[in-house]
Amino acid sequence: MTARAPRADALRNRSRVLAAAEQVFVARGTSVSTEEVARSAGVGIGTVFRHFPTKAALIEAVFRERLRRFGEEADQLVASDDPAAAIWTFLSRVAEVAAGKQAWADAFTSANLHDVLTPAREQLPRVLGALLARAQQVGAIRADVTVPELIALMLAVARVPDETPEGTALRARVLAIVFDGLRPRP
Amino acid sequence: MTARAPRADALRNRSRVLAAAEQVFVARGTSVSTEEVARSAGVGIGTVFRHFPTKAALIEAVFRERLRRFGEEADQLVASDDPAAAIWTFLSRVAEVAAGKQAWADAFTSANLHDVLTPAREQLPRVLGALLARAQQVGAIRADVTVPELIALMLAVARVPDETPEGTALRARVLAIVFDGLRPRP
Amino acid sequence: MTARAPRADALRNRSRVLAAAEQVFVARGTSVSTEEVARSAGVGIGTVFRHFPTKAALIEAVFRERLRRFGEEADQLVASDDPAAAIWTFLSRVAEVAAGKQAWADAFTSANLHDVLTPAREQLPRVLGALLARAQQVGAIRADVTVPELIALMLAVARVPDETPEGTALRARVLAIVFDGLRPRP
Amino acid sequence: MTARAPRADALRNRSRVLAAAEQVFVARGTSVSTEEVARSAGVGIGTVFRHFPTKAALIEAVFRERLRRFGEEADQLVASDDPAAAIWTFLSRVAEVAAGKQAWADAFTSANLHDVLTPAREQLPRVLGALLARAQQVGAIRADVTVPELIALMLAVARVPDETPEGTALRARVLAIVFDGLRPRP
DNA sequence: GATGAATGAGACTTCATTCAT
DNA sequence: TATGAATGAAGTCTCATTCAT
Repeated sequence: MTARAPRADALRNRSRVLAAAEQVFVARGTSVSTEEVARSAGVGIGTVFRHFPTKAALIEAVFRERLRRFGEEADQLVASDDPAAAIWTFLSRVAEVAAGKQAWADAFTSANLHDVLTPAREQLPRVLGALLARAQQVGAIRADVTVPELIALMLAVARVPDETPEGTALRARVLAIVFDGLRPRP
Repeated sequence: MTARAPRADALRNRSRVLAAAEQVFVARGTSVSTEEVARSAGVGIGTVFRHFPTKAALIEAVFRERLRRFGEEADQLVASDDPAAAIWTFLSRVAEVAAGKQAWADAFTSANLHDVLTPAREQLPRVLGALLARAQQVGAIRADVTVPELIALMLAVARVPDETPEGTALRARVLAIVFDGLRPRP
Repeated sequence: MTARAPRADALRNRSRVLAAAEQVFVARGTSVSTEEVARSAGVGIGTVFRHFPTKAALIEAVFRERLRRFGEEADQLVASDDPAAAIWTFLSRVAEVAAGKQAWADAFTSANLHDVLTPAREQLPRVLGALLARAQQVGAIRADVTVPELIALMLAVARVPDETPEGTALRARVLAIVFDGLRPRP
Repeated sequence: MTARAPRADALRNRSRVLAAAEQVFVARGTSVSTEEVARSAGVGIGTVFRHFPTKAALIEAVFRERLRRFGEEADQLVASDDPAAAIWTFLSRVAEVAAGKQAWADAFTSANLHDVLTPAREQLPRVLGALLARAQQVGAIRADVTVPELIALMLAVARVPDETPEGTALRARVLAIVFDGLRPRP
């Protein structure tokens, strides 16, 4: 009567589903069936739909969660006393996490998912905005660059497939070009 | 000895289907049903499948055709006596055509479509290679840049949605950043 | 510790589908649509495909089930102390059940179904083999007859349509001829 | 004005289609597409439908033609002065031609084709009747056997697959059993 | 008369979602 | 609350048949 055991169970299941969904979506795209997500989470499909009323809601939750974690990383970096290093680190980090993952770029651009993800997508500008402002203050990035450009450019790097060694090297080169383009011309 | 009459009709229908498919795929993604492509082309669904035996074949044909047209544009630009302008023009042109079209970026990166489009995708490197080489000879682009980077960066710009005036402006700014990153540092 | 409730419903539906499919296939051939099988079973088409992932799997299940029941009958007859009567009874029984049912002969001979049914078809030789061996020991059937001949001959009899009284009589006469051919010549 | 050249062409095409259809149907069943029959005949699909207004009509024509040829063979055998040999020869001949050919047994028994082939099927009893009567007169076949039994038994033998050497041997054994069953008991 | 492109009904199969247990 | 069986709309593809050339 005191504690509420079932609530704990439910929360754990929700986390499991979210984790399984992220892994599966990222590896094979958001078109994998909900059934497969459930199987991979070790729960029944009914449980998935209990926690996320539609597949779209599940997809949104997955990416919102990922963005939340990016937000946490950004918050820590904002406190850094080297704003230039902070933004390069963050952009590299995003590129690294998203590298070669279809689902990430899909999430931001797929026509089908566009409306679904609009709310989740709005988080990224907030965290990036702070990092960008500080980097521009110290002259690490051109003054005329805005957050949307950063997002577009990160997605570019994220799309470079890096399953092979050449892929990893290519991603590094693309990142370098983008960073160079972002720096003020001397 | 002259020509066969019925062929004309078939060719016209094939073109219609291809045009309708490009429009529909580009506007709403390659996941729209073949039925809808047929309806939009004003033909029966059987006609679509007669010309393209599977949906994958239709998708490939759409993008192969687009790349063929890019190839033609590139061929004309290669003959230009201003290699720097030529490559900027080509990259801008690709960005402009593909801008905001989900299907374009999908076509190059979607996990599902990857195998389907491999043959079509191989055309782009060829035409870009020539433009890049000439641009590097005259020092318009860094010597260490290779074709894969160019493709990755073009896709970035292509993904910037530009249905609004702000979108168009954003795309221009992203393009400028990328071009700056590609130029040799002074 | 007891049993799971939902299983009961599923099992009942599986049986319903199987029964409906046997009836429909036997009456009108295995080319009737899965949709019709579902309708005749009183379930949705999705339910049919949940229990039998392909139409081929459904067909195989139908005939495997039938053969299983034949196997049970044969097992009881093998224990009989009159091996001659046992095999005549069994062959008559098979002829009777399969009589006039297109699906039965199709199942054993159709080119399309051949591979699908290979596993199910392997059951029949086993049960027939025992009956035949005992019948041969007591001299009821020629020593040189083997199981494949029996199967071929049963299919012949099975094909005699017997929806009319004349059909039933014809089947009896064909059966008599075959039995005579199987007996040792005096 | 005298001869009618186009008629000759048409007749030749009709024969081609018929021959191709027999080969294809017999080898792979009557479910092969009309398109494939046309391709195998070296004509357009329109030509097939000009000569045979429906697929069912084509199927019927194929089997009617085959039965006509059987009829010719039977007519020659009826004139033989050894009626016993005549009927064994004819039955063996039918078994040999039809052996292992799905289409043949299908043609006589498939639910779908039943109505279509009724007219063609009526030819066989006529030719068999004469052979049987003479064989019975000389005591080669039991007096109580009728044509329907013969047809049913021939179909049995026809179904024995004989693509392998064992198949051929099996067919011979089944034929021997049937012949024995047809002979008067001593 | 011959051709083969066009048509659309219909087949099989998948999957998001609902609901009885 | 969790489960997974049931559902049926929708998608891809086939094929008999029609008809313009």
